[in-house]
Formats: sequence, C-alpha cells, structure tokens
Amino acid sequence: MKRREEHFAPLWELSALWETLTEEERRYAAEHVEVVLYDKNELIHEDGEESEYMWILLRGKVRIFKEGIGQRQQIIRLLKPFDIFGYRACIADEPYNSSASAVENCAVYRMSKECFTQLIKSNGTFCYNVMLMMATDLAISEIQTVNLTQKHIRGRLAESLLLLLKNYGYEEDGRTLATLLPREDLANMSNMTTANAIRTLSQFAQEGLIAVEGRHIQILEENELKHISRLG
Amino acid sequence: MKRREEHFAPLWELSALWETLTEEERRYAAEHVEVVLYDKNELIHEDGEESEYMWILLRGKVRIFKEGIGQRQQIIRLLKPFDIFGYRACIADEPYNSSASAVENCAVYRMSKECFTQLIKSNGTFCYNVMLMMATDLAISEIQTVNLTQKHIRGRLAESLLLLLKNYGYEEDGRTLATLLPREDLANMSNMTTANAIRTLSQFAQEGLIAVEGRHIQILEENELKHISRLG
DNA sequence: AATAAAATATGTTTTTTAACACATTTTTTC
DNA sequence: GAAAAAATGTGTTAAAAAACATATTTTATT
Repeated sequence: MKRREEHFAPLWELSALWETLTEEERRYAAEHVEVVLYDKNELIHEDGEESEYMWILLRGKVRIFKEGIGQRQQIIRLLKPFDIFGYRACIADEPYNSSASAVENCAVYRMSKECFTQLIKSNGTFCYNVMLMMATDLAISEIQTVNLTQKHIRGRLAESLLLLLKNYGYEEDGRTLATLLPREDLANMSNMTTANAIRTLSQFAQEGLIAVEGRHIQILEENELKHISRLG
Repeated sequence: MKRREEHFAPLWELSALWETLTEEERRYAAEHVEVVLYDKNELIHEDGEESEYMWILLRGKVRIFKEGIGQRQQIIRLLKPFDIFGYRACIADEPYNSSASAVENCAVYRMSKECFTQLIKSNGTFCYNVMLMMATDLAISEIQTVNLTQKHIRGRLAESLLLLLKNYGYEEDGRTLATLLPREDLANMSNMTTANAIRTLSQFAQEGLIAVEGRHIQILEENELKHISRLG
C-alpha cells in the first residue's frame, strides 16, 4: 500500500462539476483533499464499511461491485478518470453500499465526507450537479437490472463489450478496446460464470464479430453486437 | 379515465419532505398541484415518454416497472401513500426511465416539472431531502440487481414476500399481508414466470411457511423466509 | 345469471446456464 | 529464470428455470 504524494491538476480543473465551486470553496476543498495511490486490484472501500471519504479518480480504472451469493461478484460500474465514487454513501451518511477496487494502478483525490457534504450544503449549483449525477446513476442501475435479468448470455456479454467501448473507447488503431480486463471481470459485469464468458467470447470471435488476442479485444461488427444485445 | 376533483390534506401535511417548504413556496406549490384519480391498472406514465410531472401518491398502491425483452416486465418498486415518483426524470430533465401504473384505484397529487425543479433550486433543505431520497432509491436498486441476478427462484420469491411485508405491513390479524397482488405481479417483482411464482407459492404453503387463500397471503414462518431469502 | 375472459394451478418438455473436470497457457513470485 | 500460481480454453454433466400444455377456478361483462 504505497501512498506517495504526487502532483495533479487542482480539483476545479478536472471537470465541469468542480468548476462550480467559488474561490473560497476551492480553497476549502483543496485543504480537505489528498492524493492517494492504489495498486492494481487493491481495495479502495468495502461494502458495509462506514463512509468516510468520497473519491475522484485521477488516473487508471476502478470497478464498483457488490458481492452476492457465494463470493460471486457483480460489477455495477467501471470508472474512468474524473468520475467520482463513494459519494452516495457520504450524502446518505450511510455505510458504503458497494465495494471499489483498482482495475489497474490508480491515482485518486480523496475528499472527507464532511467537506463534501459541506460543499453540497453551501453551493446550490454544485448540489444540483451532484444530484444530476445521481439521477444518471439511478437510471443506469435500473436499466442494468433489466438487462442482467432478462437478456441471455450472448446478449449480456455483447452489452458489456459495447459498454466498454462507450466508456473507454478504442486504442489508436480505432478497433481495439482500450480496456484490458481479465475474463473474470467480463463475467462479473455480465452476470455469468468465467467459463461462460470465455466460451461466449470464443464464439463471438469464431463468428467474426470480434477478434481476441489475450486481453486485447477488437470490435469487428459493432452493429451485429448491438443487434445481439438488443434481442436478449 | 375519470378525473374527479376530491379533497385531500395540503401537500405540506403529507410528509416530512414537504414540511420543509416555506410559506411562500407552499402557496406556489399549491397552485401547481392537482388531484388526479386513476383506475385499477391504469397507466400513469410510460417509459420513454417526455417527463412533464412528478407525483405524490395519496391513496392506493402504484407499481413502477420496466418492460424488458418480449413484454416481460420487471417491477422496480411498489409505492405506498405519500411516496413520490417520476421525480428522477424531472430532475434530470429526461424522459421517464420506467412506467407507473395503478395496482388498485389511486389518488395522486400531480405537480408540474417546472414547479418541482423550481422548489429544488429555491430551497436547499428541500433539495437535500430529495437528494437523500434518490440516494436511498439508488442503494435499493443496486441491492435489487444482485438479489435478482444471483438468488434462486425460492430466494427471490421469499425476498418479494418480505418486501411486501416491510412496505405494506399486515392486516389487523397481524399475519395476513395487507397487499392483494395478482400472481403475475409477484412474478414480475421476483424475475420469474407467472407459472413459477404460482408453483413456488404453493410449495411455500405446503411447507407451512405461508398460508394462501386466493390473493390473501399469511406469513407463518417469517424467520424461515428470511433464511431462504438470504441463502439464495 | 349466463357467458366470456382472465387468473390460478400443475404436469411435462426443452432450453439455458451453472458446476465440474482437466489441459494448456500466461503471469507472478521468489 | 525456475517454480508456483493464476488465468484461459473446452468438453461433459447436472441443475435451474422457461416454455408449453391444459384443466380448473375466479373474476368481469352483458
């Protein structure tokens, strides 16, 4: 658990959300924020743990997940730089409702719960923007529930691949997903066993929809994947 | 579609949420709210439709659901009087993300989107309370995703029965659920086919966990149901 | 009250997916 | 760089749940 200090752009230059802070609030926030580094697969917060911080991802990828029955975990969302997490629990002043871990080596800003809720209370625009973010997360969660419960394996995996594309985009070649996930994570996103994720991925490759080389996945037939995802 | 006017307590006497409005805001809200009556099974709003109102349930029960593949519908939540709905879409200024229909004859207050968002913008405490509500809904949605994807049929049905108990409680006899739902709704809550909901309900009755008489369901072994729900 | 429609109940078959097993490859660790 | 551990790939079997079928009961409609 190395926790070196490092330099990053100030909070208010990261995203539209933090721009809404006043000069005074910026100073206040800067005092209550610190850089933390996490190693690949390191746990950032755990489901059920008392909430103490909210985080802003600076570098790397983070998975938000819940453990279900018999250690099976469901990935709820994957984060990219400047996404925030842990904010729901801070607002509700409840324990975290899910766990977060680093997909790869990560850097984050960590802000104390007190600071975050204070900013929400003092700045209406900021509050409204956080609210909008939560409204988006709620809609996504409800859509995801139906996707995961009603679609078949192929549909669920296609959905996950398209989600990765939407979230992280392509490498410079314009075809290879800019995401290197182990098959187990793909399975945990798609509510299936690892063996079935591997098998279905092979099928997609055989059908020429994707090309697979280790964890590098090329999307060859996006429209066909969309079709499979839509049908179930 | 009968829409008779009827008298109900003013908004601010309904729940803690609306108490936070100032005198002026109460007058403003009262002007933008109207009573609407819905018949059993009548659609209140539909997934994908442009959001125009948020609602406060006054009398009856409402189901919030999403249609998935092949007309299968997933019930996301069931509402009781003074619960609000349609607010997420209004805040995000998006189309509704789910549909709402009356489980039984219902009365609601209907408030225009403009009024609701205006109140949120003008009243910080009110805004924070709405935010708390959304934080709760988000946590419930994420828990529900894992429940519905990872538990087996018996676990999912037990879960739904316990949810009905928690949400609507018992009749005067202290044993019979104060909820008369068709088996199809039970199935749609629990992510299973109607036939399987009926079958599993019969099994539970045979095992002495519940007693069934038409749509009246008595909970006999709450702890055992909790156990089944926990195990999956 | 008669009829039609919808809901409930239950048995059987088929499909889907998890579980298990094991070989092979890749990645970590010392 | 060798050994150990983890991840990938694939076949087989078992379990879970949907689909289908049909009878019966209840509820709605005229």
